[in-house]
Amino acid sequence: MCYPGSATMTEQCPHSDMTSCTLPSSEQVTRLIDQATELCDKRNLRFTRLRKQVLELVCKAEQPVGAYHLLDELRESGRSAAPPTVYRALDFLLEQGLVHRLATNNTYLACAHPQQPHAAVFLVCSQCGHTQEVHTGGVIDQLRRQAGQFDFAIEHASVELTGLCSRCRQLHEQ
Amino acid sequence: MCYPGSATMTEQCPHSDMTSCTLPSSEQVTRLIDQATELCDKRNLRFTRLRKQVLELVCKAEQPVGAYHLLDELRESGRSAAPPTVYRALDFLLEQGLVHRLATNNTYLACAHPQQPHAAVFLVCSQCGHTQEVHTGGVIDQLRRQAGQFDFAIEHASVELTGLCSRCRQLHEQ
DNA sequence: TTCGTTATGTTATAATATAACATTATTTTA
DNA sequence: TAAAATAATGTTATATTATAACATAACGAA
Repeated sequence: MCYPGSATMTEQCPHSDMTSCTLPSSEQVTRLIDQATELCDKRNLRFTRLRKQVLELVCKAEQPVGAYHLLDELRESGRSAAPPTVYRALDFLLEQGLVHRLATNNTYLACAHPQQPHAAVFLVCSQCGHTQEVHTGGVIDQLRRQAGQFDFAIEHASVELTGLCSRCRQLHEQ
Repeated sequence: MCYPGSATMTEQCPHSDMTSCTLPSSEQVTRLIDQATELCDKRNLRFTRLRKQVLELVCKAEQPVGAYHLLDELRESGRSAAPPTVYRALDFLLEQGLVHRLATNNTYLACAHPQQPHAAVFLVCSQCGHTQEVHTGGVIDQLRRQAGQFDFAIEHASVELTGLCSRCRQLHEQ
């Protein structure tokens, strides 16, 4: 079970109502990479060194990261890289559901549950930047149904809630 | 009552479950401007010529428009303008709830209901760009409640659903 | 009418993202 | 295996979106 505030995200996270998954601790990066490897293998896609490296960087980040931050890190690692290097890798990872992109602040974060494709709700703290991917009781399904009533077929749902996280609100109140 | 597909948006739109408001027809631009004037007056804010002109341009647009498109139109109108000219006016209009910004495609559109501040759901057609502001049964309230369970206080909800609109889907099927 | 405040003008630049084409690596097919 | 086809990456240039910083102008209050 994974919970807000906890830094954990376990495989058995039920993914049912009201669960939340924060960014992975560094021990868990390996598992995400393994999952990605398996998933690409299953789909007959090439999980190249570059793509793996970019996913690792995104996973290791404490918070959602910008593309140019990833670019800097790639360069620091000794690799020759330009913007397209990063964006192409990110596009691949996005298509495969391995990372999410936050439109409200142009950042990227690792998907907590690449195995089961899903649309998620993101809680983005405007103060500290901390971001949670939460899976709340059927909000996405409800949106899909309601869009259906307008004869609208959703391809992608971007649901990003900006506000104060628990910790920042407490600090703020004092 | 306003409905998807109809090009109308009336004052008595109940704004209750399952209503949708498309972009205003050009006859209705005047009403939106009047509402904005009244609203700024009530709030003791200056609805300057520039701000009014930018709101008019946004209202008149058939679809959500980019900032640099507005900039071009300002220049065509004979006014001297640079990026900050547009962005400052847009910031004002955003703060006052007179326009919305779509994060998924960096565009701006007139708020259909400036009188009653609200978070809305947007249906954005990936094919033709047509965009509807819809007010669906309590999705936003539900999001707020659920965020509350994570002790998260929403300041802004960005809910943007990308997909195929009714018309494009029909064309697509043939 | 002067002063303080707010809005706008103006120049420069930051931040995010893509186009286009060359090169390299991998996979497929003969 | 060699050649051809495909896919990925390298590289340069540039497009797009947005803001910083400071000068000037307009407005509102005293």
